Amino acid sequence: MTVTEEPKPRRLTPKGRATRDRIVEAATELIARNGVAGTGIEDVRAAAGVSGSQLYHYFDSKQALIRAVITRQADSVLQPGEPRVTALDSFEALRAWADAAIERQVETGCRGDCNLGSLAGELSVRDEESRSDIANGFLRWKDLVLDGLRAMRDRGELRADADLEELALSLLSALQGGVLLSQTMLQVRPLEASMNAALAYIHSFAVDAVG
Amino acid sequence: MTVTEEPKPRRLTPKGRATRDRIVEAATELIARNGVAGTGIEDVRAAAGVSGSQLYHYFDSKQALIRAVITRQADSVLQPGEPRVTALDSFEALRAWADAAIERQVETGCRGDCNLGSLAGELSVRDEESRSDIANGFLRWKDLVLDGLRAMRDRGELRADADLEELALSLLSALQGGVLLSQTMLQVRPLEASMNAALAYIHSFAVDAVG
DNA sequence: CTGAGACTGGGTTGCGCAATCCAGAATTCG
DNA sequence: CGAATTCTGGATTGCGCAACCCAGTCTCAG
Repeated sequence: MTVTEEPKPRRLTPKGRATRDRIVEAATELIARNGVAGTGIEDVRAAAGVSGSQLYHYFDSKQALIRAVITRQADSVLQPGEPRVTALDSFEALRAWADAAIERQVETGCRGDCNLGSLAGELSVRDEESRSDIANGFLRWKDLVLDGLRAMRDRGELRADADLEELALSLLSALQGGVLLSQTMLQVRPLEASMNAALAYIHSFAVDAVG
Repeated sequence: MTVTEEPKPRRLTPKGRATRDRIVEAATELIARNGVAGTGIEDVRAAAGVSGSQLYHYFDSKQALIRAVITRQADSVLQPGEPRVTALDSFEALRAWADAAIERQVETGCRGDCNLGSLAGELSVRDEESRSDIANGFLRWKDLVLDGLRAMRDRGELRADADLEELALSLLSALQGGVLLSQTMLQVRPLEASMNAALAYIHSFAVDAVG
C-alpha cells in the first residue's frame, strides 16, 4: 500500500469508508466507459448517488479521485482476469492468466477497460503524480511476475541464464499493447497474438525447450 | 489516403496548404508533450503563429484537427524511427526497425511521443471517429509488416505454417505496449524487452531456427 | 451532556475552453 | 476588371466544468 492516497478526513468511519469506496467504484466504471477526460465530477456524483460536497469531502480534487482509481486498479494485482490466480509460477498459470485476460476482452467486446495501461495513456504526459502512481503499479505487477518466474527457475524449469526481468517486462508490455490494440480495433486477435508471442518467448528459455 | 480528412476550403492554395500543415505540425508537437486533453486550441494557435479564425477556417472543430493529426501520424508509416526503412522484409530490417524505435525513446528520455498508440489511449473510448481512424492506421501498419513477412516466407526464410497475421499483430502490439510502459516508467527497458520477445517469436518460425 | 468532527445535500461561482463574430486583405477566375 | 473566394486577425461569447459555499444531521469522545 505504498502508493495509497491518504484519506482526506482524519478518521474514516465504516459508513464514510463505504461512501468513499462507492465513489471510487463509480469513478472506475465511468472511466472504463468514457475515459478520464470524458468522466466529469457530476457524472461520478450521480453514479455514486452522493452530492458534490460529499465528493469534495472525501477527495481534494478530481485529480485525487483519479489517483484513488489508479491505486484501486494497481491493487487489483491480477486484474487482467478472473478467477484470481494465486501465483504465476508455472507455464500453466501464465497461460491461464493470459487466457483470462483474453476472455475478459471477449466478454466486453473489447470495450471499456480501466487498467493501468489505459490510465497511463491518458494521464502520463500531463499529470506527473498520476504517472508516478501508475509506474509504481507497473513495477509491482512486474515484481509479481518476477516472483513467479524466479520460482520456476529455482525449480529448474527455466534456464539459469534467462533474464527474468526482461521476461517479466516483455509479458507486461505484451499485455498492455495487446489490450490497447484490441480495444482500438475492436477485436481480440492482437491480444491473442501478443500473449502468444510473450509466452513463447518465456517458453524459449524452458529447460526442456530444445526437446 | 483513404482516411484523409477533406480540407475545409473547397480549394486550397499552396499558401493555405502551408498554413494548414503548419497548424497540424504544431498540434502534433503539442500533443506529444501534453496529450490531447492537455492541448488547447489556444496553444496550437500560438505555436502555429495563426489567429483563432484561421484555425477554424481550416478545421471545423478541435476534433477535426485531432483527426488530421491522427492521419499525419498514421501516414508516418515507418514512424517508429529514423532512418526510414523501405521494407520490413528481412530479420535485419525488423531488428533495425526495432532498434530505431528504441533509439527514439532513448533520445527523448522516454518522453513525449505522439504515435497511434498514445492517441488511441486518449481518444478511443470517447471519440468513435478518431478510434476508427486510428484503427485504420494500425491496419495499414499491420499490412506493411505483413508484406515484409510474406516476402520473407516466399523467399523460404519463414516456415510455410507461420501465421503471418499473428506475427504482424504481435510485433505491433509489442511496439505499442513497449512504448507505453517505457513512457510511463521513464526507462527504455520495457520497449527493449517487448521488441526482443516479438522478434524472437518471429525468429522461432525461421526455416533454420532449429539450427 | 456537549462540543467537535465526520457526513451529507443542494445551490452557486468563476474561469477556461471551444467556437463564433465581424471585418478586411489577398488571390483567383470568368 | 470586378465579383467571388480564400486567407487572415483579434475580440467576444456562452457553456461546461471543477471547486466552493452554506447549512444541517449524525456520531464520537471527554
